[in-house]
Amino acid sequence: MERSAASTPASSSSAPSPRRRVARAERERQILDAAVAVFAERGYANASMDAVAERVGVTKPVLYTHFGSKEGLLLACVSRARTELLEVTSEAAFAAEGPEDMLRRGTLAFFRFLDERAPAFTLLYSEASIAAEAVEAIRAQQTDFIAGLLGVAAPAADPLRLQGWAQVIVGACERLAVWRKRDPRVTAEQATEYLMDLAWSGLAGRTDRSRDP
Amino acid sequence: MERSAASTPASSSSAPSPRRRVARAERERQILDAAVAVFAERGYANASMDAVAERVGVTKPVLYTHFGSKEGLLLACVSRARTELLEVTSEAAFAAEGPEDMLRRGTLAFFRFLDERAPAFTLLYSEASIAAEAVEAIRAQQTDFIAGLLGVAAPAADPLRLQGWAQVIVGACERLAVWRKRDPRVTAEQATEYLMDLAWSGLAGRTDRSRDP
DNA sequence: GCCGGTAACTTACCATGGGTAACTTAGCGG
DNA sequence: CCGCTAAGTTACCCATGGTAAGTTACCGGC
Repeated sequence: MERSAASTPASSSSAPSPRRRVARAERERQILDAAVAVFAERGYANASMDAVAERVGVTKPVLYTHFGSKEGLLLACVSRARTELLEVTSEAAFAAEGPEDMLRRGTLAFFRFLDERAPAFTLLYSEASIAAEAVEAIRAQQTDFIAGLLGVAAPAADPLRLQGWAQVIVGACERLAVWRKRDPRVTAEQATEYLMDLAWSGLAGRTDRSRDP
Repeated sequence: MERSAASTPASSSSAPSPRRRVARAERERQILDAAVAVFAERGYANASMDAVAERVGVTKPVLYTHFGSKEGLLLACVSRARTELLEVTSEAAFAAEGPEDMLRRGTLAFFRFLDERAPAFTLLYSEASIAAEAVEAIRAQQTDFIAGLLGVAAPAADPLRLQGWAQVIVGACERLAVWRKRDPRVTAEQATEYLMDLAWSGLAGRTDRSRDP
């Protein structure tokens, strides 16, 4: 209800910003930043549009003229994260030498990206049910990318199997990422190593086979 | 608004059931069944408590005396699924001979369980944001279980690594399950095979290493 | 420098649906 | 047959997603 001057964002100097007008693109960026923060902090369901609006320093209808609905706003947040994720991982993979290095570098880049962008990460993997479709699209993007790389490395395998392998890798990375968040002593390098243990080397050689002749 | 006699659930014979009283435990079971169905059909966010109540054939406050809140109702649904999941997978794993067979049988049992209980599955993996904590608890349960088995098979590995491997397996299975749902030509057996390809055998032996001497 | 038009923004409101207080009644034990 | 208890209902509150109508800041033209 009361608008504290202190919480007024960005702006310039001191005044409680008596209704400044801002260009459309810039407002959209501001709103997305605020929305990611608010959704991550309070959870999508418990976050009110008024809270997002207050954080930006505008009123609710502004959000609606830009993003149409609460769900639309969430989708826009997810969409932005998606673009950045593919950039980061593909760049890392293409800098590699050989398939093993590619898997390792891509995985590591993934974990480091999530480290840098923690709020977006929380949004994606903890509060994404309403954006299920959009988050699924991100996974599809990553899966297709990985399946493509695997296809080059193992041309003999059939396409469905390549897809299946890619699903395994994407799912494993997602879980490892959530695990790391809950247990910060696990580094990005360690998580990558565990993924490589299974995906690249396999468990076969690591178990005590004495009772399985 | 209007209550059609046809949609009146279960009951016995014909009458539009002029307020029959039902024992507490039985009502709870009815409500959980209805809730799983409604949440899976329309999505948690779009499902109204009135819709669940109508499906059971009671009014809204009844749901609240049993489960406290909409979220509480969702949590109860998830909780029930959780118990059943551990039963099914542990039973399968303990019937196995040796670690490889254990991993294979447990994984297969998981996929088959989800086939049988499709609505509960949809609830868990597509609409679970509000129950994030509860779904995460299911994963923790499965992860601990798997890490325990791996610890027996590979006593030399340190506990953190075992946890990491278990995360990989749980994540991979989850993704493969969602993938299968979208592409039903993938059988439970195939999904299991793809998981085994990576988790057991590893990719190392499957790629064309000619350019990586 | 002033003026008008447009687009950004606000106020004030509606409607849906989660949640609850107060009352009603089915069904069982005595 | 009576009355007590717990199952169930009606009728309501209010927070929040969403919108219609009015207001004002800025830009370009004269």
